Amino acid sequence: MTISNYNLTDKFSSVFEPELLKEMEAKSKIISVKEGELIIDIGRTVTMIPLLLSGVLKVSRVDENGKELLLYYVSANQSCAMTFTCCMQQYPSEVRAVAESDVEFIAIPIGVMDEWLMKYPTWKSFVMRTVRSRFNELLNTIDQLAFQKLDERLVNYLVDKSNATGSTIINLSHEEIANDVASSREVISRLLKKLENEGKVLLYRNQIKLLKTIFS
Amino acid sequence: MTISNYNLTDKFSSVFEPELLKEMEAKSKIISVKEGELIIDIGRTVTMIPLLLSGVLKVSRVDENGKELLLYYVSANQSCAMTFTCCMQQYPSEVRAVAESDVEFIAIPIGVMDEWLMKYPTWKSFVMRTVRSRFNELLNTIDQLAFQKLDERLVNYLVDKSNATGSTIINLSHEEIANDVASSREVISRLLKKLENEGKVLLYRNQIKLLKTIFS
DNA sequence: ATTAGATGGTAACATTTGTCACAATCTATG
DNA sequence: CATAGATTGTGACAAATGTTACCATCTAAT
Repeated sequence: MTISNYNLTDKFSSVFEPELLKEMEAKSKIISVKEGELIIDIGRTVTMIPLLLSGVLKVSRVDENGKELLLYYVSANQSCAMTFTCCMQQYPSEVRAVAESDVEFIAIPIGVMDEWLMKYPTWKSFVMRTVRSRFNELLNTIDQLAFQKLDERLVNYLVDKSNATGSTIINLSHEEIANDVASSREVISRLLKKLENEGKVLLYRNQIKLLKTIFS
Repeated sequence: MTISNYNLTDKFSSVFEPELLKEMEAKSKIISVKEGELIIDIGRTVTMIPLLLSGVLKVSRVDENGKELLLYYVSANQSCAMTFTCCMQQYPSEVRAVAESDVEFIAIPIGVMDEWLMKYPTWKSFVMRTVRSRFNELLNTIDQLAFQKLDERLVNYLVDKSNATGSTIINLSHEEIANDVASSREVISRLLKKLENEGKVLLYRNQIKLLKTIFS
């Protein structure tokens, strides 16, 4: 019927079986949100499982003082494993998800989760695959925090960002970066300047250009 | 038909449906390991899902230099969520699991995982519940690393340990603690001494006694 | 009993990260 | 164009953590 429904079957025909796609179309809603919009926050009850059609969600953890740490991005064709497990028993969300860009997603009602797991092998596989990859991303975050210094974490952050956006130009202020890696602006400025002196980046206002030598 | 089989049905009769218990008994093996034994290491293929009958497993992450970080404990009636997702597609383990005490567990062959998820609602619930709780433990670890200083992490570690063992006496050397929290012995000694001066612990050789004031 | 190895204490110093202060520059808006 | 606010640079200092070095003491093995 609409472009959105076309997209759904189109995008996921190789992932989900036809019956599941049909049921998904019948029971889900397509939702569009603008860049910067809050999709779910810590403590709020999870009301649906988002399955991304386009755009990127940023998932982060926030402590009681409001200090934040980026956990991972959810991009097209992906979902957020946290919602899977939350929705089984109606638990509140442990993470914050914000639209990193304009986002279109399928909102799957949490009630069907349980049934689909038993009914559709492709759904079960998708869930387990998603859980696995999010586990690995959390473990990677833990590695970074436990074993790496901030300068290495910063490089890693920039490279990840570059891979996520497909560009070597990062449009972020030092303040925003500091927020994502749970540090402070001055420290990030200092480390970025060091990277510039090492010939790994070029610094502009609200923009960082990654040079070849930073990848390796 | 030994005590072990009795335990299985006994311990899990309120968790799993009778048919599942029967199939579990038929297809699983009961395995005993001694304290200190390595159950699975990073990079090794996961060959079974452990379901603990008694004792405690310690699950940790290790970096390329051998530096280690405790992630969480798996105790009686629990399992390790990582194995669930690994076994679906025969992925290697991302974590190390060592017997913290003498351990008895049911080794469930990974092949049944997929089928059981669809066949037994209680298994599905157990899996999702386990995944959820491990997610939360990883998030908690991330919080600690990102937002807390080492002295707070140490207190948290000691209190967790006390809760896990049910005793306010912790039998560990400073070296072992340093290893669990990915720090160094001298730093831990220094911080423990500070805790002792604050009246929160008493220090002995290979032993730390937690005082009331540390809980709060 | 002697001794080697494990454990713990601690001073001194290095490095990493965070904080404060303030200036310079850029950008958007009236 | 004038100005307020956002962004970046940077020195100085503080705090947290890691490292080195060395010693004292305890424990287990011979």
